Amino acid sequence: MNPHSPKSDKRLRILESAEKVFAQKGFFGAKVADIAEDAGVADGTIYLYFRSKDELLISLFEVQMERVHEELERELAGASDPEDRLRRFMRAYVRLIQQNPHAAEVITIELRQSEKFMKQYSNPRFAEFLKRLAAIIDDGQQQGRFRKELPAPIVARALFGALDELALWWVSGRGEKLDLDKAAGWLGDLMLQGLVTKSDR
Amino acid sequence: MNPHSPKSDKRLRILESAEKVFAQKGFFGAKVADIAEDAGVADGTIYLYFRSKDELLISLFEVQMERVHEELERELAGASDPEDRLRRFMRAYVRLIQQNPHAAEVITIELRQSEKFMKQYSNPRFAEFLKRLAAIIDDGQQQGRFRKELPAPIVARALFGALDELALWWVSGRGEKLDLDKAAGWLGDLMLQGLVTKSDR
Amino acid sequence: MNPHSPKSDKRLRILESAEKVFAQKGFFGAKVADIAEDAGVADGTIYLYFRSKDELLISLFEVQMERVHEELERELAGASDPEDRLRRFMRAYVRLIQQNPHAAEVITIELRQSEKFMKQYSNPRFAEFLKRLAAIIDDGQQQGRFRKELPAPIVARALFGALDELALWWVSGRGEKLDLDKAAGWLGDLMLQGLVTKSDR
Amino acid sequence: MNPHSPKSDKRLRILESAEKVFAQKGFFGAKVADIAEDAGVADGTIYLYFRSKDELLISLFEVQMERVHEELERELAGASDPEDRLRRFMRAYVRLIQQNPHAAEVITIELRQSEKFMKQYSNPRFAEFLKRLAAIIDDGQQQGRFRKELPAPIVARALFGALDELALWWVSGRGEKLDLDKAAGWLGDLMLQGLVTKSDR
DNA sequence: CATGAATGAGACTTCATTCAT
DNA sequence: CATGAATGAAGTCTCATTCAT
Repeated sequence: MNPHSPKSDKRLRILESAEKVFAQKGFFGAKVADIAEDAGVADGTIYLYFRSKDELLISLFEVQMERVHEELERELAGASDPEDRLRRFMRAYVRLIQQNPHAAEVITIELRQSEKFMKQYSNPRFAEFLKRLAAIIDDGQQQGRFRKELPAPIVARALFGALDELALWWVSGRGEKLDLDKAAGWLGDLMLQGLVTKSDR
Repeated sequence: MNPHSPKSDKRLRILESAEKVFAQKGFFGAKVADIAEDAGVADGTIYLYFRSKDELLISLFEVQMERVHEELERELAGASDPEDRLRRFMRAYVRLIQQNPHAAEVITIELRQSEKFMKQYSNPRFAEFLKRLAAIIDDGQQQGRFRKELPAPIVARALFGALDELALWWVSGRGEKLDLDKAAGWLGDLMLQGLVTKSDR
Repeated sequence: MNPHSPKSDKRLRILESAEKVFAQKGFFGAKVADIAEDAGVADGTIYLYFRSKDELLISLFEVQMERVHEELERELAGASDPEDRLRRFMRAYVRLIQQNPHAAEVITIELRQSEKFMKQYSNPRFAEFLKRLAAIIDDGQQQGRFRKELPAPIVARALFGALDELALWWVSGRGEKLDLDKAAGWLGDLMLQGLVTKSDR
Repeated sequence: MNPHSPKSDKRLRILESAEKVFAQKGFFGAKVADIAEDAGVADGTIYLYFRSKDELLISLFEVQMERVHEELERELAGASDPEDRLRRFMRAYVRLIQQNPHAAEVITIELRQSEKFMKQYSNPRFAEFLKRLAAIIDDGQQQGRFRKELPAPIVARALFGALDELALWWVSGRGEKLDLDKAAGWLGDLMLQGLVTKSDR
C-alpha cells in the first residue's frame, strides 16, 4: 500500500516467492499456482507482471546477477593485489549464497536446466560474471603473480565450478555441518597454493 | 532377437535413447514418446522395462555410475602415488565424458534437477563416487604428500565441481575450442601446485 | 465535458469504439480492454454504461437498427410506387452500409453469431425491419404490380439476404472493385425484372 | 470397433459431434469438452485427430464443401439448359441443408465469423463454390438466355445470399412453417422472372 | 463518476500411463 | 512380449468483471 510503489511491491513479492518455490521444487515442479499462493496473490496477477512462467525465471536471473555484480563491485573496489582480489571474489560470492540460498539454487541449477528449453535466452550476465573472474586471474598473470601456463578462462571456469559445487552442497543442506566461509577459505588456499605440500617442491 | 539377451537388448536401446533425448531436451522437455521413437519401440513398451519416466532417469544414473566406477577401478588399479592417482582419476572422468557426452549432461544437469522432484532417490552411487575421490586425497594426506589443513571431502567436492564445470562447458559445445584433455591437465596442475608462482613462496 | 451530455458523450464513444473493434476482431476476438483503450477510457468505465460485454453488443444493434429505421423513414417518405419504394429501400440500406461499414459487419455477422449465445435476445428491431420490407412487397402485390404467387415474407427475406451478401462482400474488402451503388441497382433489376431475357417470355 | 477403420470411425464421430455442438452453441460457445462428451471420447482424444479446436472447424468446412461439390456434380451432370441448371443448383443446395441442418449453420455462420480470427484460412472451397454458380449464369448469358447487363459474379453472390438467408431461416427453426423446397422454387421464379408482373412490361 | 489493479473461474492443450488387442 | 490408441488429470494462461481508491 506504499503509494510510491504499489506495483513494484507486488512484483517483488512475486519474484521472491518464485525464487523460493523454484528453489524448493525446481522450475518444472513449481506450479504458477504455488508461486501465486506463496506471494498471496491470485494466479492471474502474476501475469500482470510477467509475460509467462519462463519470463519469471529469466527475470530472476537478471535480478540475481545484478546483485552479484553490485556485490562484486563493492567487494573488489579497493583491492589491487590479485591474490587478495581472488579471495575477495570468492568471499563475495559465498556471502551472496548465504544471504540468499534460494537464489543460489535457482541460478546454478535452473540456469543450466533452462538452457535446454530457453534457447533464445543466452544469459549474457553470467558470461559477464565469468569474464570478470577471468580478468582477475589474467591480471595476476600479467603481474607475474600467477602462473601463466594455465589459461585464465579455464582457471576461472574451474574456480567457479569448485565454488559453486561447495555452495550447492551447503545450500542443499547436506553439507550442513559445512562452514561455507571456512570452505571458501580452504578453496582459496587450494587454488592459490595447491594441494601438494611445500616440502615436495 | 539375440538369443542371449533379447530382453536386455531392447532395454538397453531404450536406455540409450533416453540418455540421448534427455541430454538433448532435458528431462522435462523429453517426452516418453520421443524416447520410444528414437528407440524404435512403441510407447507402451517402455513401461515393460521401466516403471516410470522417473525410474528411467534413475536407471540411467545407475548405469552410468556403474561405468564410472568400473573405469575408475581399471584406471587406478596399478597406481599408488596419490598425485598420480588424482591425475588418473581426472583423466578417467574426462575420458568417460568424451566417450559419452550425453551421459555427462544427463548426470550433471538432470541429476541435480532430479533431486528436487525425486526426494526419495538419494543417489548413493554418486556419494560413493565422491567418497572415492576423497579417499585418494585423504590417502595423500596420510602419506604426508598432501596438505592436511584442507579437509579431504571439501577438496574432493571442489575438485569434482571444477572438473564437472569444465566437462559441462565442453559438452555444451560452447567450449568447442577447449581441449578437454589439456584442460584436465591444467586443472591437475592448478589443484596440485596452485595458481601462485613458486617464486612467491 | 460537454455540459449538455457529459454522460452520453462517453457512452457514445464507447459504443463507437465497440462497433469498430467488434467489426475488426469479431465479438469474441474483441477484448473489453481493447474497446476501452480505443475509447480512451478505463476498462471499468465501460461497466458504468453497460452491464456487460453482451449488453454492449445488444446496444449496438439497437442503435444501428434505430438509424436504419430513421433512414428508411426519410427515404420512403414521399414515395408510393411499390417499385420505387423497393429501390429506395435498397438504396437507403446501401447508403447506411457505406456510411458505416463497421456497423454492417457487426450487424450482419455478429447478429447471427449472437443468437447462439444470447437466447434471450430475440432482436425485435430486426424483425421489424424485415416486416417493413415485406410490407412494401405486399403492398405492391395488393396493387397488382408484383406477382402474387410469391409470398411477401419470403421475397423480403430473399431480398435482404441478397442485399446483405453484397454488402458484406463490399465491406470485407474483397469486393473492393465492387461499386456497391451499382450493385444495388443491378440487384434491383434482378429482383424486379428477373434474370431471364424478355424475348423468352 | 470396426476392424477396418477404428481410427476414421472415431474421427468421424468427433467431426459429427463438433458439427452438432458448433451449430448449437457457436464456435466460441462450444467447449472442446462438450464435443468430446457428445462424441463419447476423452477430451484428449480429440487432439489425436485434430491439431486444435480451430483445425476442427476448418476440417468441418472442408468436409462439408466436399459434399456440396459432389452433390452439385451429380445434380448438374445431365442438365445443359441454364435455367434448368440454376434451378438444379438451388435444389441441390437446399437438399444438402435439409439433410444436414447443423452443417448449414456452421458453414454459413461460423464461416463468416471465422474469417476474423483465422486470417490464414482463406477457404478456397467456398470461392470455388461461388465460381461455379457464376459460371452457370455466365453460360446462360453467353447463350443469350440471361440478361447480359447483370454481371455474373454479382448475380451469383446475390443468389447465394438469398438462398442462404432462406436456408438459415429454415434452419433456425423460426421459419418452421417454411417449406424450404417450395421457397427455393419461389426464389427461382423470383430470380429468373422477377418480381414485377408481366403486364407491366 | 472514473480508474485500473486485482481477481479467479474456466478454457485449451499436453502427455505419462494404461490396457485391449 | 509388443503395440499404440485412448485416457483424463493437471497446468498455463486469458479476460470479463469488480471494487477500493
